[in-house]
Amino acid sequence: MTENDYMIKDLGEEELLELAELFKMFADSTRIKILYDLFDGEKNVSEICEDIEMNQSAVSHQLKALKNGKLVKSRREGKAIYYALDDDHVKTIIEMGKEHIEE
Amino acid sequence: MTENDYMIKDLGEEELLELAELFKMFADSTRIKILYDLFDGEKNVSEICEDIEMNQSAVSHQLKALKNGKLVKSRREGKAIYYALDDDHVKTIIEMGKEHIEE
DNA sequence: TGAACATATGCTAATATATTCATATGAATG
DNA sequence: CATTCATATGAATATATTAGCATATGTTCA
Repeated sequence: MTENDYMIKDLGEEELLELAELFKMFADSTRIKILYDLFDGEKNVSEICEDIEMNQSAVSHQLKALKNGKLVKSRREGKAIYYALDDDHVKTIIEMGKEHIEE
Repeated sequence: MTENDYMIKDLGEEELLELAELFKMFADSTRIKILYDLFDGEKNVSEICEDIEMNQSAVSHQLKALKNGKLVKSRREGKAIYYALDDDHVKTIIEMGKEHIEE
């Protein structure tokens, strides 16, 4: 075996499906723009819409998906709802992806 | 800003789309099973089919996608074609995903 | 309480994706 | 060189996903 030989062979069928579900969250350009936008920190829905130039409904739908996937969390403040990344791994995963495409 | 405050704000629209494309590769259970199967090292198509219990055509189609995405490479040996991971990041990315779901 | 604002949600049409089947290609071997 | 084995591919179908519209919900404030 070579240099990079750590193994993760302890994954069962179920975990593999869960992994695929997780990566689906990053696999859509709207969602990845939202995640990327939230790298700056917490933002409300309107701000996100402006930043990524998508309409409110599409953004809300995708935020819901991201929340189900536990990648973002939200809190209400008056009329607005603020979203933020819910996991440090989000940044790490995107960073790894970025390294891959930059080669 | 908090502890984990590295930034990757140098991503343009095009790179974000590329990132989404990359993560799509991991976002399907057949493909992630194939990638995972290849953690052991090089395997031919028949072996992969047996391991993941999918028919040859489905596997070939997905191998093609993975090859387009530069995640696997292939070489012919007689009648068989052997596939292997083409990038160390593949393991790293899956490892990060695994850490996420294990919390 | 009702108007205005921010966000969420159900439904639908458009689009994308995965699987299967049938068949093609390409290599080995008698 | 005809057959068999391994893999790839095109087409059709089934399924999933997305965006947009219309509207619902929840909040503030006059």
